[in-house]
Amino acid sequence: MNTTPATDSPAPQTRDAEATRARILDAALGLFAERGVADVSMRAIAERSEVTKSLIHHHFGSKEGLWDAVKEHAFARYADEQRAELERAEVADAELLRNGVVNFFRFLQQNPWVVRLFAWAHLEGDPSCGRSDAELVRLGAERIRQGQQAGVFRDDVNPVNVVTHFVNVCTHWFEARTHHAQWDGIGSDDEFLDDFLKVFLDGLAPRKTD
Amino acid sequence: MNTTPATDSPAPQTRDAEATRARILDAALGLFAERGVADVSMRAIAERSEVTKSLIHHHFGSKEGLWDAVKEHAFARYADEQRAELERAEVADAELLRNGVVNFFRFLQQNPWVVRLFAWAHLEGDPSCGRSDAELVRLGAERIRQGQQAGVFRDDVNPVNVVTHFVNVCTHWFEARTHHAQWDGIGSDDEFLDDFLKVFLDGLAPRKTD
DNA sequence: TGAGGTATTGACCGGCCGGCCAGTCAGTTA
DNA sequence: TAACTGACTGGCCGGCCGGTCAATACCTCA
Repeated sequence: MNTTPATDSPAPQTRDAEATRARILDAALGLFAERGVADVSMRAIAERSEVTKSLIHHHFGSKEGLWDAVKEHAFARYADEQRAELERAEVADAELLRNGVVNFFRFLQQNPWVVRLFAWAHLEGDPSCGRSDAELVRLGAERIRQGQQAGVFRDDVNPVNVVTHFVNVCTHWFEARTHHAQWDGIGSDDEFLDDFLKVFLDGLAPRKTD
Repeated sequence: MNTTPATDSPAPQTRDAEATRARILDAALGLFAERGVADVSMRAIAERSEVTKSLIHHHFGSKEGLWDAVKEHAFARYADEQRAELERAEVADAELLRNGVVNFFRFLQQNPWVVRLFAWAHLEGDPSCGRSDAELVRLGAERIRQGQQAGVFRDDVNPVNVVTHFVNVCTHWFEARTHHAQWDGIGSDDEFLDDFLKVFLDGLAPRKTD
């Protein structure tokens, strides 16, 4: 159903620094995403990754060093995938935008750990994630702008705000999932996405010139 | 500019249990919102509220008891204000919805501590906040449904999803503010709100029947 | 005025925290 | 084979954690 870095990786048979680093990163990603950095001890990470606490310090220097490495690791996958998606598409029209939103939504749906990781980084005020995906937003906004010039999107809105609009909707949907789950009459991921796309895409259509 | 419960409350001159409780709650609200529950010590709260750690235990029992009290306290203000707003309005049309969104946006804008508090609670998986505002969502969705029946909103979308849509946009805007701030070309709160409302309200207009 | 209750204090507890360090062990190079 | 590097271990450190408790200061009301 989704990537679960929290579960055990293959057991260590021989010395392999790279594999060990990866096992530690996976364990830390899972625990940090689940409970937040402040609430996870180095001992817990050591236990889950089947490695001594000292070894984590050996590889990552400190808890903060490990946290930085985890964020960088997780964000790299995210950014690569999103950038590839953005650069693959060639024309800027409603169908492209729809696909872009759906792809973004699916990525979050399939990577709940990443969503939670970023949520914690946001609350911490960590600037590194935002700085990195500024490039993605720039690319997305550029596409919207092209669509506006081509007349397929209304041009009385800031393209960056359009991107922010759908990013916020999708991100918060998954961040606050357990929260929404208690609301009467709320539906599935897909129903929500469908309804959102109806309103979003129609609202973005060019205004009639009457 | 906004309510700042983090700053010092009036100094204690005489014994007043109620005032002391309030001072502790304010200090805890500020610190929890800023750094998250796990990263705030009882000592830090004691220091900020100019009270001994033991006294906090006397009044709230435990750290978790204090956290619960803080959430309940903060949420009560939020829910009261939002419910009053929802019940005041009488008819369900586009103008009412616009006002509802603007009010919600302004409330978050003026209560950044509450926004962060809820964000931490969400990540913790705390169900209490979501359960409480389910009632607000129910009220809001009911208004949308009335508008659909009156023909002022498109009726091919789930009203709950409409509410979730704008709640997500507004909430995440403020939750990830420091994150967005690094994006090129992003504007002010008000510019974002304006652009969002254009797309949202036009997208929600009834479809032409051609 | 004095008795009772409670708000408030400061000393103290066991336990866990992140980090450090001396030392062991495996693989590589000469 | 001998010297060397770096992955890896276990034990220890000072310090902070949440929580407890007996003693005290103050208010209330009989």
